[in-house]
Amino acid sequence: MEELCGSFELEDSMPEFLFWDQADFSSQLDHLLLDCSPLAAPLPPWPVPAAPQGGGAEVDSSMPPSPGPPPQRHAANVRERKRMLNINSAFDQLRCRVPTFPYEKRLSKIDTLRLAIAYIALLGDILLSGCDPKSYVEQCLKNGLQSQQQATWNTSDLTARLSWVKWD
DNA sequence: TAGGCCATCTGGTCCT
DNA sequence: AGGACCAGATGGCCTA
Repeated sequence: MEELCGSFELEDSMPEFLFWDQADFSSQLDHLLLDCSPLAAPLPPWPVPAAPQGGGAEVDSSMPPSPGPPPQRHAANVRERKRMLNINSAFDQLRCRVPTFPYEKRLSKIDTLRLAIAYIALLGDILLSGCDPKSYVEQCLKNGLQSQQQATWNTSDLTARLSWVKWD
């Protein structure tokens, strides 16, 4: 049986995402975002000049199809994409820190947040108890709720995953 | 096919 | 003024 992604090695629990090189990540994003337009370009929300009809000026077929958004708006869009990529990167880091089933598909953002909240509550409980994490969790799963803190982390989402943990 | 999830664009608001 | 942050709208993809 494989170990869960987030194990209970408390002494090795310093989250490396605290140290990940944000400057390097940012420069990679710059390269990516400045070169790439959106993967799927939606219809432009800005007004596209209507083709002249009737006896107006001739249509120049060599003209580019759309001027795109104004430069200010385009820059803001790029910043927003970069910001969201940054957030998603943090979500990926968090996904690797919460326990998941071995066969589990990628957690959604909301599931990641909820699971992380429950997991943090559990780790806090373990620290407060001073017990061995393995025996503590096994006891809790066996005996059910015993404290208010356990009520915080003892959600079906987390306890189901904890029951899959291989401790050895 | 409906619903969930996600990326993207956008305009508004707040902060520096 | 410009950037960061946020929420709403929209459309695409995937799954039950």
